Amino acid sequence: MQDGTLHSPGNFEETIILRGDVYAAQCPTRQLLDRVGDKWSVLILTLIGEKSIRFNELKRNINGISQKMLSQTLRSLERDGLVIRTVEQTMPVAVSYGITPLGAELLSTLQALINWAETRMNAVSAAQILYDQRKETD
Amino acid sequence: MQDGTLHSPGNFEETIILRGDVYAAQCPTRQLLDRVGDKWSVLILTLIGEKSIRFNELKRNINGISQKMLSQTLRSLERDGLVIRTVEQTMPVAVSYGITPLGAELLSTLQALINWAETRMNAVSAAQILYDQRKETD
DNA sequence: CAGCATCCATGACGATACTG
DNA sequence: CAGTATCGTCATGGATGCTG
Repeated sequence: MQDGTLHSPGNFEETIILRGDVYAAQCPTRQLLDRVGDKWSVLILTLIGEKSIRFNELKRNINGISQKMLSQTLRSLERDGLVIRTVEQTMPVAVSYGITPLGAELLSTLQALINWAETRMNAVSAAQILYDQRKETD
Repeated sequence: MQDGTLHSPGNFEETIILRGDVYAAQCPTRQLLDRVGDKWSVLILTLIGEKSIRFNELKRNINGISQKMLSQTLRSLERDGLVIRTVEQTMPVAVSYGITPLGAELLSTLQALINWAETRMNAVSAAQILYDQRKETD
């Protein structure tokens, strides 16, 4: 019944104190899904995982990202210990981002999920079309 | 350089037509992350993966979910071909949700990610604390 | 070059009320 | 029991302008 997975059905007698959101916020799986589920984290992590890369190089490589979101997401990834920010004191300054061992670990885990998406999401799309057709004809 | 991963740096000459969001919307990895990144999908999928389960049984087991979100998420998972909805014509009707082969496949892939979260998110938390301390003292 | 600050629109989600 | 419908809120993220 392994407990602790998301906010899975724990049995707690004093449930009055625990509000749903508080419970969810503490859950490690919830925290991870919030991070990898956001719009840019996985893509950025993937690129940085290939090789260390500069800020504007990332920006050029990622189609459609704003510098606000690039900056913000990099800050979060850095804070989480998944990427490392290095400043070379040239003129002007050159900042590059690299992956940490922890980040590389996560990235390899994510690769399984990405592979699944790339090979099986067409099956999902097919299911969606079938579902929608069924709903049309009633 | 495997292309097609999220909206990774493709080289397209006619980039004027392609808007960022359109590109992103078509990406299978983006679609999957949108689904598993939402608030309830993974938890619901995990419970259904253990055994077929009734609507209100799910609701009771998931702390803090509204019936709107339970219903809505189940509909999405069903549409994606990840869970199957079965109606027994008793009085009143009994509806149960089970996992499909496709859903089971995804779930096993997700388990690796969940395991990583449960074992390594404390390292992430530690990194966050370190980062915040650094920022305080400047 | 590598950002931060601000404003604003959209969409996700929760609360509530109603139904076969 | 198993939902649908509607409304309000809040957070995510895009656009824009400014800085060392």
